[in-house]
Amino acid sequence: MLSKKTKYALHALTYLGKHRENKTVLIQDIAEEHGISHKFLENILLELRKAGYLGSKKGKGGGYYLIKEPKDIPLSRVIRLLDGPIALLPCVSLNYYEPCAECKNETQCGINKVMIQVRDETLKILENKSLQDILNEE
Amino acid sequence: MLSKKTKYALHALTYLGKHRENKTVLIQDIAEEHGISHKFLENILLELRKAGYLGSKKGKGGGYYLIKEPKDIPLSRVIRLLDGPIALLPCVSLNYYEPCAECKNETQCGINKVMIQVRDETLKILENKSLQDILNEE
DNA sequence: ACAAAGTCTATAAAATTTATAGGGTTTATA
DNA sequence: TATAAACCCTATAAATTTTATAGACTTTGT
Repeated sequence: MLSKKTKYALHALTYLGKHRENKTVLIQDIAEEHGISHKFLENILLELRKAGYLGSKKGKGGGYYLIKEPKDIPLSRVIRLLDGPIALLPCVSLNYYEPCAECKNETQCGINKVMIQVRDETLKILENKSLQDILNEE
Repeated sequence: MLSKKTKYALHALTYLGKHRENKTVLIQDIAEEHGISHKFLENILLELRKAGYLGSKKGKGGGYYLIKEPKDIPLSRVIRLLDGPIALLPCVSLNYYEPCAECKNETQCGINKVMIQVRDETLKILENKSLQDILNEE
């Protein structure tokens, strides 16, 4: 399951995607719309901005706005950013690799081999679904 | 990512799958082989037995053994048993459904719709990989 | 000048996962 | 039939991660 952080990030991105004609959107507006804590959401939007998905404007009249095309924001990226690995095991993660202590020899481990296959197939799914797909459904 | 519980369950199932000629296998043997805490593994094997994957024999000379064919133990089942939902959001889970508080109307939520698609495609992968596939790789 | 709004870091609270503890029950066998 | 081996079961503790909050700081429009 996704963490609330990632789930909220998706709601925020969706909200921003639906309000692209506005110059900026307030954190508060997104928070109220979904009943999310303002402060919690603040941290999430900050991460999305640092990762290059959002722009922001400080001061009165400021707020956030999308700076990438929705089609260029795949689920895989959002999940990796906020939740970490997509792989089911550390030993098969492309971006967050760590060896598994209980596995003496990774190259001879059937679990490892199968999980690499699962990772690759899962990745296909999550790389092919983007914010645009979400927006298309609303 | 899978919890250690699920990861250890997969190692235990693999071990048992590789020792089907033995009448029984000791918890201790599996624990030692993978450097897992005996007591932690005990609870996991208990769950696998209650779920119908393993049989056990008490008392001296006892232990665990597989009672299902490896091909009939899909990853999806093991994950659901020990980790819970495969779906990325509670609102799209088939087995552990719960509404998402921040979503006013599920039927109009694009995130919900897309996540249903992701769930169905992910499920295909995990239902088609079984313990047999792991054993085939060792 | 003032108020609105994002920035940033630290910390607290809550929840979940991981691990341990210990007595109970069953069974083979000497 | 006593004993030791091995699984059964529930409770609790420890560790980790997630979720939430706090508060001081900076920027900007009016």
